[in-house]
Amino acid sequence: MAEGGGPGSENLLFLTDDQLRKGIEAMFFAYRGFTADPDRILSHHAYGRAHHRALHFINRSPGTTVNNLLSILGVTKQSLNRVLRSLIEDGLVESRVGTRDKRERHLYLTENGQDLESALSDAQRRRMRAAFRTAGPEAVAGFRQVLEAMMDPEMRRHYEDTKEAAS
Amino acid sequence: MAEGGGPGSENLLFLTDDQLRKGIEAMFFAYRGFTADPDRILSHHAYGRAHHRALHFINRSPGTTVNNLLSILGVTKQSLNRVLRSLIEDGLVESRVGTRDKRERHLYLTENGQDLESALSDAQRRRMRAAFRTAGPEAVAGFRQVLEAMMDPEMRRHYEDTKEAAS
DNA sequence: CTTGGAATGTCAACAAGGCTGACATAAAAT
DNA sequence: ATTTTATGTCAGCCTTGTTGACATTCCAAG
Repeated sequence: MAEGGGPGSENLLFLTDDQLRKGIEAMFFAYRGFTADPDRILSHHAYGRAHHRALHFINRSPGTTVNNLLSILGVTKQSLNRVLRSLIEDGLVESRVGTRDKRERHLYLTENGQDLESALSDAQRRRMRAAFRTAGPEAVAGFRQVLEAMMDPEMRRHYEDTKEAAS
Repeated sequence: MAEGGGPGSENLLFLTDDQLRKGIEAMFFAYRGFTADPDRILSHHAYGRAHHRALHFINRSPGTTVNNLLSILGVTKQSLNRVLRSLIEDGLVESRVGTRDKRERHLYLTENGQDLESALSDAQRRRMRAAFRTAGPEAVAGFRQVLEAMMDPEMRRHYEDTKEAAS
C-alpha cells in the first residue's frame, strides 16, 4: 500500500470512497462466512438462524426474560415468540414463570438445548478462531474496535455488558 | 487487559473461548448497525435488502451478467430474478441482451437506479467512515484482515477482484 | 378495595425473500 | 442434429420479519 497523500494529508487514505466500499463488501462477504457453518447444521434440524440467535443469548445469560431478549435481538415479541415456542415444545428451552413478577418468563437451556448450542457455537468459533489466528492479535484488536464503532449505541450496551443474567 | 498467560504462552489470550464469543457478538451487533441506515431508506420505497445488494453489485460492475451476480450474491436465480424483475419494471436497472453471446443479459443502472444506489451507499458509507475514523488506520487494517480471513475462499475471490466488469 | 393503565406474553394473519422443482426458450458448443 | 448453457417463469413451500387483537398480571390512583 502507498503511504501518505499530499503534504500534510495525515494518512487518510483509509477513508477514501473506494476504501469504504471495500470495507462494506468485506462486511457483506465475511458475514456470509460467519453464518455459513451454523446454517449448515441448522438445516439438518427444522431450525433457522433465528433459533440460533435465541439459543446463543439464552446460553450467555441464563434466566433472561423474554423482554430482555427482545431488546437484544431487535425483533418484535411476536416474531421471537414463535421461535421460542418451537424451542420450548422441542424441549431445548425451559420457560419458568417469574417468582417476583409472574408476568415475566425466565428462559433456560435444557441439556438438549445446551447440546445444540454447543454444536452451533463450536462451528462458529472454529471459523472465528482460524480467522483470528491467521490475522494475529493486533488485527483482532482492530477488528473489534471498528465493529464496536459501527454498532448503534444501544447495541453497544448489550455488547459491553456480559453480566446481566438472571434475577 | 492482562498480558501473557503462563511462561511460553505466546500471548494467545485473543483466542480464548470468551474472546471468540465477544468476536461473534461483535459481528452480530455490528452487522445490525451496518444495515440499519440503508434499511431505513429502503422501507420508504417498496424495496428490501435484496434490492440493495443487487444495486450495489451492478453499480460496482456495470454490464455484469445475471449469472455472475448470482455467484456473488449466493442466492438462487429464482430469488434474484424476482428482485431484478421489479427493479427493471421500475426503471432502475436496464437489461441488455449480450452482443457476443445473446443468451446473456448485461445489467446496468439507469439514472434513477444510480440515484437510489447513491442514497443507500452514502448512508452506509457515512457510518463506515465514522467507524473507521474513530478506530484509526491500524484498526481498519486489522478489521480488513480478520474479515478477509473469515470469508469462504470463493467469496474472497469476488472480494479481491474489483475489475471484472462488462464484456 | 376497586379499577384502570402499563407491562408481559400469546394467537392469528400477512409480506418479504429465501428455497426446490418443473419447464420453456434461445443460443452456443459438440 | 443434438446436447449443453444461460436465462426466465410458474407454482408452492419455509423462515422470519411485520401488525393487530387479546389475555394475564402487576401496580398505583382513587
